[in-house]
Amino acid sequence: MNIIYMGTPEFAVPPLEKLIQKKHCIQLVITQPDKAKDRGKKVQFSPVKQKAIDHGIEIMQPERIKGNLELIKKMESFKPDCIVVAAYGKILPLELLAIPRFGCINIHASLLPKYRGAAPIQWSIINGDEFTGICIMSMSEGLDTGDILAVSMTTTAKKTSTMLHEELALMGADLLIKTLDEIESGQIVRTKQNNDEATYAPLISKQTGFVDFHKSPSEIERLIRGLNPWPSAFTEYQGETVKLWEAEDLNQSNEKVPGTILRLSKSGIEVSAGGGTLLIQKIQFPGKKPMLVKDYLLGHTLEVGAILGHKDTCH
RNA sequence: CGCGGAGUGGAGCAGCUGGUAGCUCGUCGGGCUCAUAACCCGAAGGUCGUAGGUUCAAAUCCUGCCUCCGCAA
Repeated sequence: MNIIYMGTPEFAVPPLEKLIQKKHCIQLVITQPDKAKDRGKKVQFSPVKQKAIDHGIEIMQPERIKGNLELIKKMESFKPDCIVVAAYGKILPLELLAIPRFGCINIHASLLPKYRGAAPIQWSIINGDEFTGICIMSMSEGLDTGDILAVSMTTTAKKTSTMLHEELALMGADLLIKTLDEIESGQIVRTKQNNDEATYAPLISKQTGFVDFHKSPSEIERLIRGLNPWPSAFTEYQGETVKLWEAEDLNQSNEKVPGTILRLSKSGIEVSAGGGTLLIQKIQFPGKKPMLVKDYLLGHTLEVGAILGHKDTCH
């Protein structure tokens, strides 16, 4: 098939690779404009752009799409059979959706209609869902409201967002290929979404990661997993930001003030949280790499009785 | 040129008002113990990120470079 591919981050790379591998003709790759800053000053290409370069595929990085006639004309001129969208990062206007004869299809990392929107993987973990998965859908006007063409499921058990991202990206790639075959042969079955069951996965921000120790240990543990690798769950200890990378619910109740450091041991820091006890196992201080509490305590100490998370709650 | 922190034996740190390095843990050997993530004795292991400079002498002062990380995006 002749395909125009739209995507930006790492998640969108495996599907693109798979399309190339399966001899689909990628006529054009559209990705977000290069982001200016990194820590120093470097400009880095998006993962999808890099991949496209490697394969010598034409790239476009429009600042805006809506009302961009030049872009629409250019896309029309390719007469694509299908436009595949994977985490592109912008809402696409109707006139664009109308270009390919088989329409635009989108790879979305949730079991629609649950978690429409920006951060479905993270929220499925944070909210404690047992299952999540991939949906391939036919794009329509609304945000992730199109008919579902294919579904694939997996569990969230013990996985971090990083792990689920990888897994779902690969799963999405395979499912995409299968779906395209079905579309081409006319065997595709379209399923409407039940809008009454729709939920949304809002954008994650830095502040989402600030740990509220009034919440239960298991909720906090999920927050830590769901916000890995970005922005990460964090708290504050004596004025310093401490990122939390691994923790466990000890299933021990206690009445101390939420956030109180109860005990230090080789297995971690025991902290009071929501009436229970959270064992924090891996932490990271500013300028340092993530390290096990066991290692951290070899060269530092923490004050038992100190209360984590003293900081103005932002908005 | 966005701001800032850091690179010291396997791990985490100290030493940085200059005189070739120390702590905790781990590792190896031995001992004690019914037993142990416990305890005791002993040992191995470091060109102090890298290239220059200052100096009688630098991990310690100065400069360039590399790498890692926090903030900000």
